[in-house]
Amino acid sequence: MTDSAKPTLLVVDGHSLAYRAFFALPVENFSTKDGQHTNGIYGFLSMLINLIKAEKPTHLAVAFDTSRQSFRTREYTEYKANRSESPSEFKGQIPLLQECLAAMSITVLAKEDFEADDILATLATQGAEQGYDVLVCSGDRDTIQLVNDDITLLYPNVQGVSQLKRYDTAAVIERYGVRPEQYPDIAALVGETSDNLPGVPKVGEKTAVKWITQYGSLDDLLANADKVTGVVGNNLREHIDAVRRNRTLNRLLRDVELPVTIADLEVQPMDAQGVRDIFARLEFKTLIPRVAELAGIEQQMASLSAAAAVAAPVPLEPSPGDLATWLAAATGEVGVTVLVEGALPVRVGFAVRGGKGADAVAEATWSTEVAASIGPWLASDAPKVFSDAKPQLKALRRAGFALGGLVFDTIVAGWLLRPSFPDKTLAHLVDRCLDEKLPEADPTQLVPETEGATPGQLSWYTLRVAEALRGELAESVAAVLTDIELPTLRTLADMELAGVSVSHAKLSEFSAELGSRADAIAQDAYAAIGREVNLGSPKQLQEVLFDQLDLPKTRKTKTGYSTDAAVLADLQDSHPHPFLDLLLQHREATKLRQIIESLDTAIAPDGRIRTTYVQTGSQTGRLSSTDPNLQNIPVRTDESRRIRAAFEVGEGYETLLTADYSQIEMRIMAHLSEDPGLIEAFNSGEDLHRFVGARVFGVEPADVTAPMRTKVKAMSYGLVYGLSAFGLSKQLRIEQSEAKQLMMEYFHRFGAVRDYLRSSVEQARIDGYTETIFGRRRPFPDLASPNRVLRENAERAALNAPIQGSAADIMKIALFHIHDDFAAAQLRSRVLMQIHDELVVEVAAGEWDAAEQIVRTRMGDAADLAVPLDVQIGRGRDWNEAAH
DNA sequence: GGGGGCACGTA
DNA sequence: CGTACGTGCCCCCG
Repeated sequence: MTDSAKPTLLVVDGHSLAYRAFFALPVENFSTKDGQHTNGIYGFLSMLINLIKAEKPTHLAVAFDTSRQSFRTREYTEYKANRSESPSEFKGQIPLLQECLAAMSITVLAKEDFEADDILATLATQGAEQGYDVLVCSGDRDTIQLVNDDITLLYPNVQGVSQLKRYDTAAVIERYGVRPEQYPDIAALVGETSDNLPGVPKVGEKTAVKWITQYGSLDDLLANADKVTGVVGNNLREHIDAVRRNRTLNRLLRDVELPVTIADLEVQPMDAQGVRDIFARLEFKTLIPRVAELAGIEQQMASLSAAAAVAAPVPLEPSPGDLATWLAAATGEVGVTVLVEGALPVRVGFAVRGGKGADAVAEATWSTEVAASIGPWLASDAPKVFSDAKPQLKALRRAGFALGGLVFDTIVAGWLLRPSFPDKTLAHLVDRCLDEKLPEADPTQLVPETEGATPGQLSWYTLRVAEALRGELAESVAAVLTDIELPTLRTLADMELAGVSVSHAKLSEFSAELGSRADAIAQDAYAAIGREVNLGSPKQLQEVLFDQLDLPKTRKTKTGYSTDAAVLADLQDSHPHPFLDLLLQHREATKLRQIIESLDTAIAPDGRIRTTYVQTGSQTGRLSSTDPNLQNIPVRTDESRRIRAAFEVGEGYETLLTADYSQIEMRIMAHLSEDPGLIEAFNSGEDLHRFVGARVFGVEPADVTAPMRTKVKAMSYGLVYGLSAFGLSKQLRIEQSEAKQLMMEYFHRFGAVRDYLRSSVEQARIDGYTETIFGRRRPFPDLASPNRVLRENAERAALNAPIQGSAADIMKIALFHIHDDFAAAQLRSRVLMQIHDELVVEVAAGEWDAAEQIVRTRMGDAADLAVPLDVQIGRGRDWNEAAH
């Protein structure tokens, strides 16, 4: 901005423009995955970005109405009374829009008892007085009155908000035939239907303009009302009070008291991370680059430069011996970063905090000498802080070094605080916690212009982020980190390193079998419909099923009609056709083959598959497994169990041990709800579903039939997921009324379960989060959403989170205890896999009894619940055999 | 090549 | 219109 140019103030009516966008943009194209509508937000922001780009305002504010009530409705109760309630789908978008604006550092103004346009009028007036070029952007015609030499109105076209028409004084005169300050006179005479303000009958714009031009002003016209001839003259005289009232109400206030001055509205640099966060949440992909471009412009305009980057200390490069001395001298926590390349350490960096300016950073290239020198310190209990320790820990292990004293991991802590947030990097945490930029080499540049942070500097950021995160962690969550997650992390590193032995021979044999079978089935399927189609293409299948075979349309999906297994089974019932069954068989064979192929290619030269457990991959506290996923290996059919049979005990070991918790989620439900019936069920030793069935159907346990057991079993499991009568009826293929009856009976017998489920969701609504037995939290902002779909989805997830999460906590506690006990007992046996409620252990010769004892005890004692934790142990040469 | 949509495997 | 995940394929986009 040069001194000679006038500053530009842009003030925008957020409500009216977002409302127009809401109706202009189809909601189908603007909703997030979980159902949050975003069309109003998107349309508004898109317009605003264009506007800022085109007008380059130096000062900016967006005003909102607070409610439908204002001083105008108090003066005239009919004011805007004809307006239907704005849809809840729209209202729910306003707080999110305001979050976006906050992240963009745009001032949002709203004031109880006033409308947004009054705020605009006040700001515009002040701006003009203070020498600004003022732009008012509003969808309300009343703002025409604000236009003068300094104030220009930007008014949306009928089509929507993408096109704004520019009204300066000349344009107003051209369009309405009067000067801007006279426009409210016209509006008062004509009336404003949208505000429920009737005007003078038979008087339209033309007559009103003629009168005002003739008499000069509304006051003069009304003073001379008796001189106006004709029917309209009579009408004017009869409606003179209405006209006066209209004129009072359509006058915008220019002296609303506001908490800001115009100078405060100066455009500020955006909170880039905040913008990315909220835009990612709203799934705005194309808007991000547009805003980024804008942010560049903004920075040029903003007089305030961005906060000066805090320079990381210059790393020392001590000799191996000096480095060990340097580390030994550290009194507090040390930030540690192991740079890993090719799965091995290549460089290490350390940081310590020493108060003002006394922070220090040291690093070294990994070598035998360096390793030998610092190895004892790494293995010691000296407290160490990492960012994403697991891969670094694994690299150290591969190099033959142990790591002790892991007291904090910023990535894990960040996830515990915000489990839903997908971006889990140190750079993100530096931005969010420290409001600084982590120096990053530009990956698109062959020779990077900007230097990335060195390992020592990364450690320094890590240490500072850890300090900030500690301040945010609730006590219970900090305990989850220290007492559950970090020990689990150490255990997972060993499990990943160990891998699991898988027989290539068994897999490839099975794969070949399935391949030829799939081909044969495909040929039969083509014969059944008289042509070849791609059986893997839902699109082509739809043509076959609904056009060629003319079968009834099924459940709708986004892109057409579903062809999933449940739908095909239904179709086969109602309209049998050989193609349907062949398709299902083909799916089954190809699916199994895919799984086998991906496992086979994952087998390392030593015959083992090594997955990666993602510790921060779920919202509930569970682990996930990836590359390959070993937590979804088929088990349900006899055939699929052949895949599990390929998971074998490895060389040098004797047998596999499987251990699983039976009905752990229902046990947690019994514990949390304190339901006496359910607790008795688990203490009785009776089969759970038989016991529950006996209660629900009022029979002896021995008389519970198979269908009865199936029903209560589905009901029990469904409870944990927030099942509805609709869902239950669909799953059991029974009438909804019967499902309802079943639920009523169930809750009648197990009332505390219902009470618990209800109260836990209500508590979560109050707290804003759920908590597991061990204090792990999961935030649920959507429990307060006005969007019903969103809210109800959140309710079901909130109902499930403490149960699934507590089960995850319990398994993690058991897991690391088993791991540590094995080590303490100097067993070679080791845990290989965790599948949520099951562990697979590789047992060395002669260690079965000791290993089984440890597993049984640690799993059984992992939590002290109102019911026992039942553990089933299996033994075999392969995973399938061990499951029996 | 990336990403959405579908389908489907597990707990 | 039950929770929590990851993966492979098709298909459309650029």
